[in-house]
Amino acid sequence: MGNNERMTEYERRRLENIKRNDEMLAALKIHSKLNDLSAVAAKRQRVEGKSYKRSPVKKPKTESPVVLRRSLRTRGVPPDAATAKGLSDDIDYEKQIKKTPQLNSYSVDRKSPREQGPLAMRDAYTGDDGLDQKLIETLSCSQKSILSEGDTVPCESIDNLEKSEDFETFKGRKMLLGAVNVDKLQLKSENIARLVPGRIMSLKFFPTLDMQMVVVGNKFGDIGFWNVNGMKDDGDGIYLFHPHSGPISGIVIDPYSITKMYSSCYDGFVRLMDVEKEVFDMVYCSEYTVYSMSLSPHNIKSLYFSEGKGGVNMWDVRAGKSLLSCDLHEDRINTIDFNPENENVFVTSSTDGTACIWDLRRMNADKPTPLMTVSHKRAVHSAYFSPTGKFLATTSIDDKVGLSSGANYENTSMVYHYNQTGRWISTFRGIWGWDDSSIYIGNMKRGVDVISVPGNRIVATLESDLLSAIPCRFDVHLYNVGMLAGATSGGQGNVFPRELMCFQDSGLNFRIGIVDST
DNA sequence: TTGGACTTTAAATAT
DNA sequence: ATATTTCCAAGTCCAA
Repeated sequence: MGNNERMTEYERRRLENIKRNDEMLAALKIHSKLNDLSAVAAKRQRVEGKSYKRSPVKKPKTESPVVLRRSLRTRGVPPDAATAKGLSDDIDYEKQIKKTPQLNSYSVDRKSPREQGPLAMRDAYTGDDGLDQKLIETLSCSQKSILSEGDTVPCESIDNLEKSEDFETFKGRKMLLGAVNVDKLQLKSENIARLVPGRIMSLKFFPTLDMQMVVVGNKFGDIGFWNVNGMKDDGDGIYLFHPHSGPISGIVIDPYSITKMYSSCYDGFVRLMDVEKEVFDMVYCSEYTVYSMSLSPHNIKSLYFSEGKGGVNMWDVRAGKSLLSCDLHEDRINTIDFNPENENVFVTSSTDGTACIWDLRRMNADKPTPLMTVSHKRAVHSAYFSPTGKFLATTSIDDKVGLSSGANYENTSMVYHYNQTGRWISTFRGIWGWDDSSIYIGNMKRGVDVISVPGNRIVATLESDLLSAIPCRFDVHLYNVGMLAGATSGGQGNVFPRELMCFQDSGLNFRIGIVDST
């Protein structure tokens, strides 16, 4: 029954795709006849205009590598088969890269990110000489404008806001609440750039008032920064580093100190980019695949990341030890997210087909029971609390986006959304906008669907001819309401870069909400 | 129950 | 233009 339904849906999509491709081809022919600057030419030119560069020269190492012994796994469980396979694949893949002639940029002789211990930012930097210092400078300067808890900031210091009111920072998730008019979200050519080669796995905005900086992590362990509206003296404002050896599963920025950024990797490493020390410090390392990571906004000393088949490790960053490690799911955990309202509550989404809400006070190493479980028919790829914490949005490959509400999130409704991304496209994840009203999620037609929460359906789709591929990872700028970053994905990923784009609200058509920290 | 073989998918590259 | 390659998901089917 369900199979037949899926087949029918699949056939329908297939026919639609064929039709769309035909139409597109036809349209392109007409355009090129009408205009010398055809849509495609303009697009290609634009995309190639702003992109990362790798420095062709080898840089001398800052220090000789120190090989340390791998610490033994704290948990007495052997790595699961999937993880072991992943790791061996990883090694094979690195070998493959090194013997492929056109991939020389990857075989640059530098300290391997898989070695333990800190990695100097200078050594991990792979762009034009000197510009890494510019990034360090930019982040250090911007740090001064970071809000502290309870700060009140005059609105004129923020772009795109109505100038009459002040706003306060929200205790849990420091964020400006606002409704955007999605019709005004536009993708501009100057807001497209190629940041990293390969598939983008993670994407985050820096939570700053004075700039729009995005950071992405890709499949190869590269991390790319983009100062979207940067100054002229930092080139394109794009900086490329190589601090990891595999897919970067999570990026987390300390909301109170943007000079500290955590990154997690499938290779089992968690690093902390410390701009003050100018290193990618090693926080954690194991033989297990780290599939996701989250920082509690209520307690930034604790870092949470998932390990292997359903495990979660709660790591005390300052003490450098595990607070608690337990198995929460039957399969890999794809996301971890904290409730902005209740500091003890967090949610995990898993390939085992469930999203579970947990209470930190009721955790134990043996058999913790979730406060609530949202069940899907297939793997759940994300579960995120809304900005106020009143809703939960889950995205599953069963072609549903779940919306849960109620005191215990016991009321769940499912919105249909086609999520069959296949193998080459990263999974879709519905993320929250700037208030509890809407969810943004990529679609297979190179668009961004906007799901209305009260409407319980897709109410708009953001589209642009400038968008050259399917967008699948997003983040919203916390203080620049109406600025949505998206990363495209998919395809082969050895030498060609992937692009990142920002939809931006061109107008002032939104309101400011002030949230009480109760 | 588990594990291997096979399939699906989009987009850049190679031909 | 067309064919090939990617390969860190996740399903199905089938044999052990």
